[in-house]
Amino acid sequence: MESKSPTEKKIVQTALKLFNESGIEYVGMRELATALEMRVGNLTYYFPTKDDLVNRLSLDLAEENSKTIVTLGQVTMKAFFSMLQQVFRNHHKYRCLMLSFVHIMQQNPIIAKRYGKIQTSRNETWSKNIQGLREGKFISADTVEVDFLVSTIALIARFWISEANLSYKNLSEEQQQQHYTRMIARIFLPYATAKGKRDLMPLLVL
Amino acid sequence: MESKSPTEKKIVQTALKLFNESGIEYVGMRELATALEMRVGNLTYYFPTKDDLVNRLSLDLAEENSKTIVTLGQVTMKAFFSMLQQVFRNHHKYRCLMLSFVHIMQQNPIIAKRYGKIQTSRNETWSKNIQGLREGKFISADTVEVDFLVSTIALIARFWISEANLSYKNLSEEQQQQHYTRMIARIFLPYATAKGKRDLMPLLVL
DNA sequence: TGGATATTTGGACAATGACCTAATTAACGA
DNA sequence: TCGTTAATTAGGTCATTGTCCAAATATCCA
Repeated sequence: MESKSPTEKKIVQTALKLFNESGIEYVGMRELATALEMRVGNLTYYFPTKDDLVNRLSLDLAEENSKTIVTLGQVTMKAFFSMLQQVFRNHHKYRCLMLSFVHIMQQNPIIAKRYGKIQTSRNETWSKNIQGLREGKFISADTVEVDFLVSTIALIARFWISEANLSYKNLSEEQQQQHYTRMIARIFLPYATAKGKRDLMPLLVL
Repeated sequence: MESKSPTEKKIVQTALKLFNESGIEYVGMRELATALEMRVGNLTYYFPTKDDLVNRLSLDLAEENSKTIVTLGQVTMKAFFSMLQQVFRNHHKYRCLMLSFVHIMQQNPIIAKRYGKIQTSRNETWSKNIQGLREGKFISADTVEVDFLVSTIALIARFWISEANLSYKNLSEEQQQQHYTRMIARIFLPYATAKGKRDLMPLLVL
């Protein structure tokens, strides 16, 4: 009974497409219904409110991120940045959410509550992995420095899409991701050992 | 004739207050009019559209930032960070704008156009000042590293209020600003000379 | 004072998200 | 195959939103 019906899937899929193209706030339920060739009332049959629809998208993103952001067994610089880049790709796939992040959090208490809970555990995972980098002699950093790295990464990861949307609209998606990957790599660089630097260098070339 | 009337000033002032409290999107023209003890139509006499009102606020912020972000004659670490902190205060004063940044840019072409123009010159000013820090032997950084510092500062400056609103809502305004000042100080730290480190240290203590 | 201009009023308008009911169609198990 | 449930349509109402406008009022200068 909890399996998602084809119609439901199609709604979510089309909503994500339109929301990504025009922004969540600028796509009305009527417009979405038209794109789906169905009546508005049918939309509300699956998703009583627009918030419920946004909530679903947010759940989907959270799920994909949960698969991505894991405590790595063998933390290497490469594995770490490959994880980071997958997060970037997830964010791009659900960019409508990232662009309306603050707005959504202010308005949608369900998402806000879930986000608050998840965020602490996410930061712990990042922290563990960065400590893994230290244990693997890729970086050398004390506790305070690890915390700094975590909170800086968190900030960039949350808002890179927003800034790219403001300042680097002309760049391709890949170039944007590269720019912010480089930014994070540069933040790591001063803490990197010789071994760590070797792995960071390829990320830094222009 | 271009001098702002008392009524106009009061509208701007009250709008900023309400927008900051509840968010631009959640304060209607009717609500604003009620708070001002006037009719909605009278609001539109001064500001035909809500966008025009937001645009005015945006102009005011831009003006205050223009006074703040200047090419320093004698760049010291202290002067640089004192400038940064004034920018933070400006952003906090107009935090409703910072929180709806992306939203506004997508919707308000007038603001978007102006912002695009201003941003390049702002980044140049930051760049010059950071180069000044280098010339004053506070830091040691090549061109690429200076560019990295500029773009990282730009990102943090744009979005610190948004992140604080998500993750550090329980902290006071001052504590929030301190957190992000520290973050930027830590980004500078690896490039700081002994002299530079001496000035950064006070910013880093918890 | 009289006439032009500036300001204020109150209501109308279209679009939006949400909600509702009745009727129709599709799907599926007994 | 019949009956029940799920899905969909069609139509409408409702409150709220930003916007717009014509008429009324206030202000000020010649």
